[in-house]
Amino acid sequence: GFYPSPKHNKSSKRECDDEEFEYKPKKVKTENDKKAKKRKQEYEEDEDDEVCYFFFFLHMNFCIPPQVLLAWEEERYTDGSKWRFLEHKGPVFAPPYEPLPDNVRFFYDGKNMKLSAPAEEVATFFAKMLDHEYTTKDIFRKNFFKDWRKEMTPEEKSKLTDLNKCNFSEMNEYFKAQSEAKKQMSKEEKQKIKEENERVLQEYGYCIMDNHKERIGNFRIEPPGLFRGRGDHPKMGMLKRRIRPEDIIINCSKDSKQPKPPPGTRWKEVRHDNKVTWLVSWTENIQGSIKYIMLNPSSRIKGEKDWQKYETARRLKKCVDRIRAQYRDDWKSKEMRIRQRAVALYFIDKLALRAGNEKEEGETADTVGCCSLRVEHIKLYPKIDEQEYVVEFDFLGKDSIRYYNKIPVEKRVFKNLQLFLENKQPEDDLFDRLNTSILNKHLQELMDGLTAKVFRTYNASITLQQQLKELTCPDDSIPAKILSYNRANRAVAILCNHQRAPPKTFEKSMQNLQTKIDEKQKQLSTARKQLKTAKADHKASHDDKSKKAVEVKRKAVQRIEEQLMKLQVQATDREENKQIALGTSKLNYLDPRISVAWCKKWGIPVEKIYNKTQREKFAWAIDMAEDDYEF
DNA sequence: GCCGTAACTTAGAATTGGCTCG
DNA sequence: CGAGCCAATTCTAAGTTACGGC
Repeated sequence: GFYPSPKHNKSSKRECDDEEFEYKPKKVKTENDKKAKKRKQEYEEDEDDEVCYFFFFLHMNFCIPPQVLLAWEEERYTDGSKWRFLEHKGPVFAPPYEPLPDNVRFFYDGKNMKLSAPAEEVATFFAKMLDHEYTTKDIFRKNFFKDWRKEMTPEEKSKLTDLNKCNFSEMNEYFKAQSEAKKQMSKEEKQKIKEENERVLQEYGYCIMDNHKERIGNFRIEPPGLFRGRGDHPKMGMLKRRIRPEDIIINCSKDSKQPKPPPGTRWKEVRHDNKVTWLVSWTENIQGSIKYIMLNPSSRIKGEKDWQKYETARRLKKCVDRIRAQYRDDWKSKEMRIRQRAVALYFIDKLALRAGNEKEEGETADTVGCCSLRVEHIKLYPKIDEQEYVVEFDFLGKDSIRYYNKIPVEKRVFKNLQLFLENKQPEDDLFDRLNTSILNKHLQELMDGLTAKVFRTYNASITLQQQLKELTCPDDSIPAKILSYNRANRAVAILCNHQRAPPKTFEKSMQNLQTKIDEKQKQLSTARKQLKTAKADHKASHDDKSKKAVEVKRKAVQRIEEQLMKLQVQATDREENKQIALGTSKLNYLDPRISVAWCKKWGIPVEKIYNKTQREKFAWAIDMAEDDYEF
């Protein structure tokens, strides 16, 4: 079965002296167990029941007193339904627009001009972004101006014809002053806001799905603003319109208390579709795509799916050798489409490339994945820098992040690539007889549930496991072991090309750290001198007092050494991380059980690896994995 | 097969909030 | 006790995949 056998009462052996004690009882064990047992009996008696009951006992990593188990029974459905009861309060709408005070002026061509409320609102979106690079880009300005004009009155429209003559600087300063004022608010005022936020969270941030109260991921509707696409996005700067109740589709169960639209409004639709997991949806106006409100990653429904993802990747592990042998063989196929498929799969496997769907030209930034690579994205070098059969990749991937890599490939792959490039223009598809649908259909035949993205998950997780084995030194201190963990994580982030812009304050923060290190080094040499003196004193006097003094000094040296080491490790880690984002792989690609097992094996508190949110998301893994877990 | 749509995962940037240090 | 810094959290864009209709 997919679910692990229940583990009972493991919490009793847990220690309760964690720094961070958090206790979230949901159900008392006895009650829960009885109910679960009854359900199970019912299920066994009635095999034809559409619902399959499983029992998944999960306790969090936090301390749980032995008499109360954080255990919940879980239900899985075999008919494709995702829940049978769903109740929630609907979304929280963006606050209405507040017109600017009269003293905040807008100038056109040097002349003060009072804007109508709708035009003013859109103007403020631009004014707020004045310091952002976006507002200097032609496309952004063009799209903004076009959409802004749509909100203007006829008079405004006829007057305002050139964005370059618009002066938003007073508006911009006003908003800066506002955010400054917000920072300067008194403690009491800040506390009040915090309490209000908490109240909204309590009211709208949770739903009931089947028998559980679950945290909702994004219960606030996206406020209106200017669209910020990534990379060279043809739609950047367009107006993202305000979402009203009339745009909203509510999804909940028939027998639930339905959410009420704000007074005087109505929902677009209320439906009861238990084949999907979303609670609220609306259509956005930039791409015409649907947006959803769904549950938080800590929820049962997301956790199970996540777990399933890693189980699929583990099944790939079992047959990856066969699949690799197969695609190598296919490099020799007499059919071009099969060769293309095999070479693409090789890239996906070896380089962890994304599948690469076709995209509508002119609607989005020009980015590609494996199947959508074009001739212009690769260069072939029969021989370069002592290496043979080198392929150079240079393209923009998801989020317009550049993928650049130069790798030697097998001769057969190289020859195939030469073949694929024949008689093609730079803008032609490299794999002209392949797309993601064809590839995924093929993969499905090789293994149940196999798709292109499973390779990324598999290769990421197996790399972490293997790197942890290689890099962890048993005798290292905890900070050193954590550095090793981060390095293993980093290897994965590099494989998956998870990059980030170097933080704006990077240089400065490195300098600060270096200053700290220098100070610590001075401290250390002072402490060492003092130890030496103390030793000399002791040698001279041989009394108890001087002996104690030596011990004290020795301890001080030791402590400072440790602190210094910690700082140095931190500096190394930060430097190596300059342009690499670890979060994405940690959150989406690395089987959390590998990390949990590693923590258990080396006695590292799991809090050192996962923060609170991550521990909530990976609660299932923290509960499940023992120190000998193998991906 | 092809195409459009829906649902869901994955992504980096922006913002927030809490802690440390002077 | 306030400023500055960094980690955590939030935000929402941008992918992948499944599927239904032709």
